[in-house]
Amino acid sequence: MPELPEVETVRRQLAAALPGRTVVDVDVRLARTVQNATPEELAAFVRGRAFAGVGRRGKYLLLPLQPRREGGAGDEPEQLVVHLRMTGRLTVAGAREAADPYTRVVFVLDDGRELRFADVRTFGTIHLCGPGRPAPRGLQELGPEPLDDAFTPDVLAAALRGRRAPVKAVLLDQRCVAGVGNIYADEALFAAGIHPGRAAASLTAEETALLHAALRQVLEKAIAFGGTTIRDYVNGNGAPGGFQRCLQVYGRAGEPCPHCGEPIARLRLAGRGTHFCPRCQR
DNA sequence: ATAGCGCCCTGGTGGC
DNA sequence: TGCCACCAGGGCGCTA
Repeated sequence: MPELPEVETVRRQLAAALPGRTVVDVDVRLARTVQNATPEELAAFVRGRAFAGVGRRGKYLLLPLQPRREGGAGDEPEQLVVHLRMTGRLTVAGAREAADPYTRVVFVLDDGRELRFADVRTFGTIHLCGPGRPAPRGLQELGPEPLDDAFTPDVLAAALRGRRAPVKAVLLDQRCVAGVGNIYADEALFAAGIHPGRAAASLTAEETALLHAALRQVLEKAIAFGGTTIRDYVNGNGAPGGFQRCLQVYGRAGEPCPHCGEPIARLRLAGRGTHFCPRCQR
């Protein structure tokens, strides 16, 4: 499931391939993937324009387009906002290279390559953003980037304050911290020694600091490994990640805890499979 | 305002 | 071997 490290890995690769490339044509094979525009509107929006860069906010990929003419100050940047959800893949490949059978949208580029959006389960989305076309609500309400300097232990403490929901549920709330999903919530809570079911507001300042540090370390290490591939995730070049080898608890129910040997337990929290060590995490 | 749940969707898996 | 119920889950919309 693409979370922050996976999306960041994709971003870095697309950033090496897309900027300056002009979109020659668009092929929308599944119309509802493009959430707020018709295929014709999308084509009119991007055809003949070049990508200006590749950004990321949380799990959202931001693909700004070069303005058609000098835009007035204050204009919202025109960009495509892509969310991979669970099984989405955004890759750049030569036009003659074999395509994923679940390809939903293809952007034909001016250098003989294509930007391809594929998605087995069709949850992934593309939004067209600009003047009169606001960003999706989830992006507008997104919390701080966990790897930014501005994300301090105090910022995390403020997000947890007053929340009686399980701390894992709050970590999954994108308004609390951007980009944390099921895998890295479990891994960070394990690294911090905190039980995922603890009420968020019950964490001490010390525990909050541990969780803050654990979140950053887990996310940074996962980026260094190119993300986690359980089944579907591939990076911008179509290759899997490597962090699945580093997972301590996620997907390891019944296996011994790497710290104490106690079998990893599994429960359902916030509607998600949750993995933790009953002895190490209190 | 917050917490919790069902829904979307399809392929893979495990049980019989 | 075949069938089928079940599971995976991010974000959203709904309810209490």
